[in-house]
Formats: sequence, C-alpha cells, structure tokens
Amino acid sequence: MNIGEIAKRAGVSRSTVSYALSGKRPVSAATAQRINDVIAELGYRPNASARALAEGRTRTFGLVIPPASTRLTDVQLAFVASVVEAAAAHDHDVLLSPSGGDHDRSFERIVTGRRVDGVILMEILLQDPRVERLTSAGLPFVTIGHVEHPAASWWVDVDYSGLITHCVRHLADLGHSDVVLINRSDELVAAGYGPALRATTAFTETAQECGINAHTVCCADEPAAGVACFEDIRTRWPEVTAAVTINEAALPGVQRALHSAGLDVPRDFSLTGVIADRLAEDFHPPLTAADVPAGDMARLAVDLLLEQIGDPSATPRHSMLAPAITLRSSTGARRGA
Amino acid sequence: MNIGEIAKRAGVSRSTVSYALSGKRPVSAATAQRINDVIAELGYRPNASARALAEGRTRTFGLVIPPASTRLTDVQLAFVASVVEAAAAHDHDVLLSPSGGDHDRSFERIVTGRRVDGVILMEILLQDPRVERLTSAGLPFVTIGHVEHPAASWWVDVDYSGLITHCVRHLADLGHSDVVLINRSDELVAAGYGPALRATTAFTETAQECGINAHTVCCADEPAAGVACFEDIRTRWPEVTAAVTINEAALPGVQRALHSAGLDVPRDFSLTGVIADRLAEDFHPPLTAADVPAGDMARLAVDLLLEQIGDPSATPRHSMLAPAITLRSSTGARRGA
DNA sequence: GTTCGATATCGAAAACTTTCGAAAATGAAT
DNA sequence: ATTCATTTTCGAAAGTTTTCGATATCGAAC
Repeated sequence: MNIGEIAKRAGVSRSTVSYALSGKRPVSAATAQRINDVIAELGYRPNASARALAEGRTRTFGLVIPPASTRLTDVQLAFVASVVEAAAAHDHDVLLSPSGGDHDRSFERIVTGRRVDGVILMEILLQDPRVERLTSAGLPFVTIGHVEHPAASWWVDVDYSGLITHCVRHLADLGHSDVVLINRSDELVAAGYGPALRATTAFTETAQECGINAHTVCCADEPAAGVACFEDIRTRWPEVTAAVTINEAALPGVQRALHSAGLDVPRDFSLTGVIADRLAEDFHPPLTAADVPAGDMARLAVDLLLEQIGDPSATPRHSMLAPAITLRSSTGARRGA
Repeated sequence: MNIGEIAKRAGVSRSTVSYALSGKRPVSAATAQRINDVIAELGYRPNASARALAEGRTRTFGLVIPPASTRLTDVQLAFVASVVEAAAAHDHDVLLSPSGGDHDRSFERIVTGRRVDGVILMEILLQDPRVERLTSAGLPFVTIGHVEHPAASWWVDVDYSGLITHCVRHLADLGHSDVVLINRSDELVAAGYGPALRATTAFTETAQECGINAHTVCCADEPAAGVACFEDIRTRWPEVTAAVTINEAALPGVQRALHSAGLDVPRDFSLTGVIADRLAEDFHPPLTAADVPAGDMARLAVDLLLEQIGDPSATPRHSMLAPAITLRSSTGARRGA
C-alpha cells in the first residue's frame, strides 16, 4: 500500500497525491477531496524510509544517554522523558544511543548513518571526544552542559557555579563556618565532568570570599555511597555543620546517615544544594535547594536543535538556566552561633 | 558520499561494494581489500534510509513507554536502558514512543510509518487497544506483561501471582494474622493494569487459604503517597502487622511513616513484596523481597522480538519469570506470637 | 479563433542501497 | 585451442517518496 496505489484509486498521478498531502503546491478542491477519501479508506501513511531518503531528513533526533551500566539518575530519566515529549510535540521521534566514551558502535551508527537530523548529547565532559566527532561530521547537535570553550556551540546548562555560590553565601549568612561539598563521583570528576568541576571551584572560592572553611568529598550516585560519605565527613571534619550537594542520588543515604548520627535538620545540621524539586520535597525535612529544571532544559534543547537544523549556518546560541533557590526547611542558623 | 563514490574510487561497480560490505556473495580478496581501504579512508557508512528502503527493514525497534506525565519509576527506567543496551548488542537502535491511551500521534507514526521492524510495549493493560492496533497492523511486537487472553501473543512477564502467593505464605508461617497489600495506584487498577489485579487476587486468595485477614490499599507511585497510605493503614486496621507491596516508588514514604510511627522493622512490622534488588537493598533494613529483573526481561523481550521478526509465522512464545525471593531482614515473627 | 496567463496535473529524475540475473574472467581439463 | 565449470563482477531493476520542469486545461481577452 504505497502512494502509487492511492494515486491509482484516486485516478491521479503520484505527484498529485504527494502535493495534496504536503500542500507544497495547490491541488483543486475536488481532487484533494477524492484523494483524502481514498487515503482515509485505506489508512495510508507514507513510508518513513522512502520519505527520509527523498526529503533528505528523517524527522528524528538522536539522544545520547550515559550507558546503562552507569545507573541513570532520576533527573536524567526525567530529562529523557521530557525530550521525547518535546520532540513529539514537533512531530519528531527520538532514537536512543547509550554511549559513554570515545568509540562506540551505537553512537557511530547514529552519527554516520544519516538516520537522525540532529543530536542531543547528555552528560558531556569539559573535553568531550563526541563533540569533536559530531562537529567533524557536520551533524547539528545541542549539548546538555557546555564544554570548556563553548564559543562555537549550541548548549543548554544550569548555572551550577552561580547556584553553588548562592548556597554557600546563604550558609555563611546563617553563621556556618565549616561547610562541605558533597560532589558527584570520583570518576566523573576525574573524567572532567563540568558541573562537578564548576561546583567545586565555585564552592571553594565563595567559601574563601566569605571567610569560612570549605571541604569537598566525592560520592558515587547511590544511597549506600551517601551513607558512607556522610560518615566519612563526620569522622574527618566533626566541626562541619552544613553541606551543599549536587548529588541527588546519594540523598537517601545522607538522610539515613544523618538520622543514625542523631542529627536533626536543620537544628544540628544544614543541607542545601542543586536538587530537583521532586527530590527536595521528598526529603525530610524538605530541602532548601535550587531546582534542576529537566523539563525546561529538554524543551529548550529541542528548540535549539530545531533552529539549528532549520538554518545550519545560524550563529550558535545557548541557554544558561539559573533556577531560583526555593527556601524550604533544611537550613538554619549554626547551632550555638 | 555514497556507495557510488566508493565504487568509483575503488574502480568497481556499486553492487560489488555492496557485496563486499554485506558478505552476501563472495568478493575476491584483492578487490575487497581495495574497497575496504577506500571506505576506511572516506569513513563511509551506508545511508540508513536508503538501506531500509531497499532491504525492507530498519534494524530499529520501537519502545512504547508510559507518557512522561506519569512519572516513570526506577524499574521502568532501568528497563528502558536495558532494552537499548540489548538492542545495541544486536546492532539495532531503539525509537521511543510515549503513549498511554488509545489514540496517539507518536504511536501511530511508529505503527504505520514502517519505521521500525517491531515494537516492545511496556505497561500494558489487561485489555489494551494498542495490542489490537499492532495486531491489525501486522507489526511484530512483544508485550511486557500479558493481556487477559494471551494465547496468541508474545510476551515477557513476572509471575506476580506466584510471587505474592509466596510472600503471603511466608508471612502466615511467621504467625502474622492480619496483613495488607500496598498496591499501585487507583488509576492503574481501574484501567485494568494486570500486575495490580493479579497481585490483588493472589493476595486475597492466598490469605483466605492460610486463614488470615487480608486488606488491600492502592497507593500512587511516589513517596508522599506512601506516607499517607501507611498512616491510613494504621488508622483503619491497627491490628495489621505485615505488608506486602509491589509499589516500589512509594517505599521511601512507607519507610518514613514506619519511623514516625515508632515501628521497628521487623520487630514490630514485617514488610515484603516484589521490589527490585537495588531498592530492596537501599531500604533500612534491607527488604526480603522478590527481584524485578528488568535487565533479564529486556534481553528476553529483544530476543523474542528478533525471533518473531525473523519468522513472522512462528508460533508465539513467552517467558514468565519467577525470580527467587531473597531473604534479607525485613520479615520476622509477629510480635507476641 | 488565436493568444495569453493562470491553474492543475503529469512524467521523469533524484535520493541510495540491495538484489537478481547475466556476463565476463579465470583456470583446468581435454 | 576449445570446452566446461567456477569464480568474480557488472548492469539494471526494485523499493517509495519528493521535486522539478513541462504539459494540459480552462477562461478570458483581443
């Protein structure tokens, strides 16, 4: 059941059917009606592969996600779902490609097989080989997070630096003089994961500015690591009275460790950072934190990508999101201060 | 840069290049070498759309996920990631389609545009319009979960019925005489979500068999609902000393509610059910529970789908998984029994 | 009754790969 | 040198859609 069949039954040529469908040239009302009737009757839909071949575009995006082995976090998941939804709103589909490192079959298939019109790249590193690969392949792409020298690229990011600065100042204002940053995993930091590095820099610099003592620890993306990490903090720096974190996945563990240590939040210990609203509200007590607006990021990324696909020579644009910090109840004055 | 270009530079015809790539007919070692050199030099990869058109298959699966509006749970996420990985292992890509109900543009695009060779359908209902749609379209598909009369279809499922039966017997053996099932959401049950209904049936029937009192409650897939739900249970049936659940997403809330109520697990209250290992181990104390083997299910689903695509007239097969119940430390004798 | 200008429709080419049947080349055997 | 059987390579068709240039149709104007 192809366009030829429709044409035959409607008594017109293939091209007329094509124009009736796309509206790219006028078709008389009578023929259009006849064609639409036949199409409705047979339930015809154009063959996507043939259309892609002829049109030179697939109406499909590639979404490069971290490989399944590194457990996806809750925000990442929300982001994937939002991208799919935003793409669907523009009648586009999403092809998933799990890819971590340098060379990867699935990633290569996507880049080189002309099966997508553009790519959204999650979890990029400060220096990311995949960015080079896409650039050299001339395939439009948008990164979530930005590379070290992002002048000539399209990206969407959360301003970790600014948000962490706010968090530290907030804690300083509350009288805390010894604070810790609970970062993401060692491996990510070592690989050059932007948010982790920018958070560290902002954290230490702001602490210095405010004249307070700063410590940092890395923590794997899972509750168990959160427990261990918090116990480690208590042992090494018992004077610490507040933590800033960008590691959402470890939070349930941190919660448990706080409880085991008999610490009340915020009476004995303050906790804040960059945490998706949903998770912040699930904490006990609800966390004062900056949201990670996965939905907004997804929509923006899709918009940028469509813009770039529409005009590949457009000058690169980006969006740096600075969500407001929502005051909930997890931060308070330093005990005894 | 297409196959013709390669052919020209290698001094052979297009068909020879094609055979050299696919190996479907022998090519002399010398020419093969020459062709491969040119391909390597130019970094050529066949155009996926043209290949799909010629071959009549896309090497792509459709994965129908619940829409982003209904927050995906952790297991669902793990499943998506595993499907992508399993597909990649067979050099296939995965196209995502968020679809809930009856009629849906994205779902229709997938079904009717011949852009996938087969479909994996998540979260199906006992009577699911999408199953009818796929059947009538003649597109191979595998469902996660099975419909009411699954004789003629391909599916993978977890034996909720059997597992819940085991859980109830386990609790009965420990002397519990009043137990509750914490099910998934009202809406899912009302829509006819198989696991929720089968769990309910198995739960009440087994309790009756064992001569103990059974209650059931529905609970939305989120921590806050878990808190409310558990408080509700305590109010309505204070005599209940054990719960069985298939609602993983609500667990953090249940945990918090248990703690607020001053109940120790397993001393005062026993908790078990069907819970992914990862989550069961994050609970405090670790939960005695049956795993939801998302990775295995994904691999099996992909295998079944490939088998079906390879031979569309094959007689339908399915896999009912019955993971072992891992004894951890969340169940104990009824207090005072 | 031509010619003009629109408007509506058509035929063929182009997009790129795979596959089939046939042709060419090779080597051995007579 | 001719024949035969193999092995290797080629040309053309098929798969489906879009798009471009061209033709057909029509009414109006001269």
